Amino acid sequence: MNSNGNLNTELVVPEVVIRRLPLYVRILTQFSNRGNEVISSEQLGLLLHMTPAQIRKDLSYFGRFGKQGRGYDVTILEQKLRTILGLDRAWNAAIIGMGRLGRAVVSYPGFAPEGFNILAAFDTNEDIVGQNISGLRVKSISQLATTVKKFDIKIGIVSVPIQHAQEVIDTLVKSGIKSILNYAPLSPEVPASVNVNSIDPVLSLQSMTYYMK
Amino acid sequence: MNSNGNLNTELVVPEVVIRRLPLYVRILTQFSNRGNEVISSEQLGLLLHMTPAQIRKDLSYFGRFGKQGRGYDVTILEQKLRTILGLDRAWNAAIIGMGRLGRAVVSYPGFAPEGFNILAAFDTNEDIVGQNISGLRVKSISQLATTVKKFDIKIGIVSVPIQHAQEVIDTLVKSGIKSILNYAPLSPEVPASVNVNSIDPVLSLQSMTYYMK
DNA sequence: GTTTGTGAAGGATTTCACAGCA
DNA sequence: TGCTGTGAAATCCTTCACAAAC
Repeated sequence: MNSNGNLNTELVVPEVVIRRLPLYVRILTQFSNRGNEVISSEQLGLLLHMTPAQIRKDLSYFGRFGKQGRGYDVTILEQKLRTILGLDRAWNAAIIGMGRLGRAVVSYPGFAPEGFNILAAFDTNEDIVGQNISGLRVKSISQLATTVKKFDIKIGIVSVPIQHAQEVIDTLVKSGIKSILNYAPLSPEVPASVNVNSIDPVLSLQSMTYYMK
Repeated sequence: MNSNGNLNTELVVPEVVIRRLPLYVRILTQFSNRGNEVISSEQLGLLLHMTPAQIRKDLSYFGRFGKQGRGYDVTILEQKLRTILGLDRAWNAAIIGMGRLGRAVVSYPGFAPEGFNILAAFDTNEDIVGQNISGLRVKSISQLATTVKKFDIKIGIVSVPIQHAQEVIDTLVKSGIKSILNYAPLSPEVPASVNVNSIDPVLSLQSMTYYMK
């Protein structure tokens, strides 16, 4: 993109592009597991249902990873993208809310293989605090800040009922957390420096019904 | 928008707009439950962290619901949007995959109050078929097509492991389902007439890490 | 005075189309 | 020949700004 060096640090990459990179990583991993060494933007596009041009443009924000006439080396591209996304290391997370939803989230086997480790669980309910759930001893939320520091926790997962969600998110923010995965159905109030991503299946259903007639 | 009548049927509403409508509905419901009768686009914007202009523009795709100098009647706007989205009726769903994830989904108490009723559960595993889970007798997937017809099921929820997801989605499509809520981590192959929405917390985490340094 | 509804402007994102390289 | 990388064009989406309505 810029040609004074090989770093693109002055360019802000659009957030839509960042949200697509994990899709590329996923397909590249699958593709290399099937023994393929090279992939073209066209093949990637077919697998992801997007245009080859978009994939090439997205990748061009970060460098020139392909070879003309050939395509991309699957392993190298995967590794580059993992580094760009910060997926070349593990990330520690804490979950707040150990009701039905929280229990389902901690027992979901999809996080750990991707390097996301839920190291601590919290709840306000005194009946739940102290219980052992999926190998985690549930702590009182009053211990959140010290636990975050002690275990180098960078991600907060919110699985409390909506009435408590904003309060819990405020507590996470105060404890220094900058990234929140939110399962409660609200648009939380957070400082601009904090990133919230919400998982909201009801919203998905409610927009799908528009097209169902 | 067009001024020959009051119908905007020839205009295609952008999908981004449709995806925001459920947010408006949610806030309007909360706002009316607190006893408010009128809301302005500015108030809505503050609650949803978006600009008032965007909200007014979004609503203008469907009609003129506000009163200048006053704002929007909360109850009327909520009702109009529910009708537009098809939320003025209930929708029947079936879930396929009754492992840990499927059990969590059927026991999630957030669907039914919004009019999404999971009426049937399926699995391929013979140990699970026949079990009673959250009041649903798990059926064999071979009964999917007849059950879809019998119970007027319009939505398929996919909570099987990734290896079986595409096959299950093919089966749903063959049975006539046009709307799929997918919890498996893949970009499924479906005809253009079928709508798939994926819930993928790992993708969310993997893009958040880009900003965590 | 207040707030909507909306053309027009501005900004962001996607796609095109092709030079350049393997 | 085949495919990338990328300016330019096209498209899509958001914001502005103000006339009109209450």
